[in-house]
Order: sequence, then C-alpha cells, then structure tokens
Amino acid sequence: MNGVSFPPLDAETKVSERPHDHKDELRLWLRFLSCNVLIEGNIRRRLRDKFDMTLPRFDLLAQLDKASAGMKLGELSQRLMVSNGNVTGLVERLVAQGLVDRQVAANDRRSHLVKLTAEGRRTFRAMAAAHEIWIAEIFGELTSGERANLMQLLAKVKKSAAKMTAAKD
Amino acid sequence: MNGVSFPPLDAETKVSERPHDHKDELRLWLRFLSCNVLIEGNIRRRLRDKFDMTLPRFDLLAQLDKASAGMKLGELSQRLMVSNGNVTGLVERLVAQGLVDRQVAANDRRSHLVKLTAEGRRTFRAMAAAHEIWIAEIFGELTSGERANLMQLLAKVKKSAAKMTAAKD
DNA sequence: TGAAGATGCTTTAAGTTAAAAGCATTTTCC
DNA sequence: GGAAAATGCTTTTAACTTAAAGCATCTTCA
Repeated sequence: MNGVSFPPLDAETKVSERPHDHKDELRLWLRFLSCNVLIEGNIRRRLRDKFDMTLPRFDLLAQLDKASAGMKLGELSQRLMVSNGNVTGLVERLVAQGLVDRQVAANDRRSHLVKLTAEGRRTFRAMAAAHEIWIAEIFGELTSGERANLMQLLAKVKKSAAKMTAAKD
Repeated sequence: MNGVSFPPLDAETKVSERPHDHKDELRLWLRFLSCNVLIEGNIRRRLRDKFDMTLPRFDLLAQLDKASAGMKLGELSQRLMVSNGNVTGLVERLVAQGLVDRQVAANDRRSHLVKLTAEGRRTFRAMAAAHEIWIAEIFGELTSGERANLMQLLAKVKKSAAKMTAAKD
C-alpha cells in the first residue's frame, strides 16, 4: 500500500466514472468468447461429419421446423439475426439439397414463402435429436442449479447488450 | 398428475440416462448464442465505424501487442483458435495496411516472424482503449459479484467444452 | 389515378473461415 | 550422407457474412 486512497467502487458506479480497471470485464468477455469458439466449433464439426450439414443451414431448418405454415425470408433473417442477403443464399442451397421448398406468396409477389419439404423435416428431426444430446453433454456438466444461475446471468447480459445495440452510438 | 412416477434426476445423472428432457440445456445454449451475436455484432460495427477495422484483424493485433518479440504464424493461429490459412490472409491485409511487419525467421526459413509496426502499435492501443470501454459498458451492468459468478460458471462450461472437443467423437 | 415512398428480396464487392492439397524446409534415423 | 517423416506456411475451393446498391412490387396520399 502506498497511502493513496481510491474512491470506493460498487455496482452503481458508472463505467465512465472509472475509466481504468476494466480488465475484469475484458477477461469475462474473453472467457465468454472462448466458450463460444469451443462449443460452436465442436457442433460444426459434428454436424459436418455426421450429417454433412453446416450450422447456419441447421439453424435455418430449426426455424422452419417451428413454423409449419412456412416463413417469409424476412422473418427468417430477423429470427436468425442475420442479413437478408445471407438468407437468400442459405435458402438457395437448401432448395438445391431438396430440404426446403420456396414459392411466391399468394398475396404479395415480392415475398416468398419457405417451407420444409417432407425430406427436410425428416432430415432435420434426426439432426436435431443428435444436436440436443451434444448440447446436453456440454451443459449437463453443470448442476441444474448452476444452469438456472447461468441462464439468469445471461438474461442480464443479453438485456444489456440489446440496449447497447439499440443505442447505435 | 397421472400417477406415473419418474426416477429422481439430480446433478449426477448422466446425460445418456435421461435421453429426453434436454430442453433446459438447449435453451441455455440458445441464450448464450444470442448474447454472443448481439455483443460481437455490436463490437464489429463500432470497430468498423470508428476505426475502419475488422474484429479478426483486431484480435490478431491484440495477440501481437502482448508479444513484443513478435510471433510466428503458427503461434498466432493457435492463440486465435483459427486455421493456418486464415492467419496467412489476415496478416497479408495487415501488412498491406502497414500495421504489421513480416520477415523470415533467422533460424528456420519456413517460418515467418510477425511484429507490430510502430504505427500498428499506436493504432492498436487507441482501438484497444475504446474496445475496453465498450465491453465494460456491457458487462459493467452486472455487479462485480455477478461477474465473478459468471466467470466461474463459464470456467466450468469451458472445461466441459474442451473435454468434448478433445474427445473427437 | 399516378407519382413518391416503402417494402421484400437479390446482387455485388469485400472479408472471414475451414479443410484439404501442396510446397519448401528441417529433422530423424538408418 | 541421404531417404523418409515432420513441420511451417500457402494455395485452393467452397461456404458464410455483411453493407450497400439495385430491382420489382406494393402502399400511400395528393
């Protein structure tokens, strides 16, 4: 100790009021990132090896599986949180694979309705069952109490991140 | 209640022993993913708008900033957890931008040593200071207790994910 | 009605990414 | 020393991704 005293820091102290000492938050973000890289990399590899499928296409199929009436491309891009152009390409490849079907909407000829084909549904269900187990293998190492705890902390993080994104600064 | 009784589930129950009911873990993963998309998207946008920089290049510069003696391409790809070919391209663009310098290693002509240029270091430091504040804005909404809690839970997740990845099944 | 704007999607340009094959150099081992 | 294997990196190919510009269609409103 050098005798210099610092103002007390607590949860209410705003970021801007303590411009230094953000190493804590940074470490947390880095750990978050490495979890994400590890898990996503794992899931991508297994989807490719076992089903010859990519994660973005799997995610798109998952959305369609929940919407039996089909979805418009714009809805898909919102749900998946990716750009419009991105969805165009993904759907193209899934149509080529015979897993989804795309047709012009009845009432608006700009709009296209995308649906799972019978084969698409069958294929997706098989992949989803495996995927669920892979995820459970990872997060199942936490107790259900820890999972609830993590779920709640991530809710806070998500809320905070969403606010930040909306601010657009 | 229908009178059917299920075996009790606790933290020790293995995933394979309860093949259904992984919805809990799946929801947790989906929430994790949306946090990641939101935060990363935010950081990418700001790096681009304020510094005309991409996140992968920023990450690479961050590694170099910690290694004053420079790093080999292979080290970089390990630390960044990306492929070799990926690093080749990123370094190429950073050299073109004048932010890093690449030269053949003295003792091994297969190997190349990559270093920050003076401008690279200056540029990175400015970006890193802003980046640190952006991250703090997001994670600073948690109390320091919550951050410690989250840090510890993610340590468990990371360990579990690393084990999974090593298994290669 | 009919121009102006909004909306839904596609195209384009640039970047990131992995896997696999390839090339040069170094190391190992006989 | 020299063949064989390992190592470090690059190239190739294919996929994903965004932002921005573009095209077709629909809606609004004077």
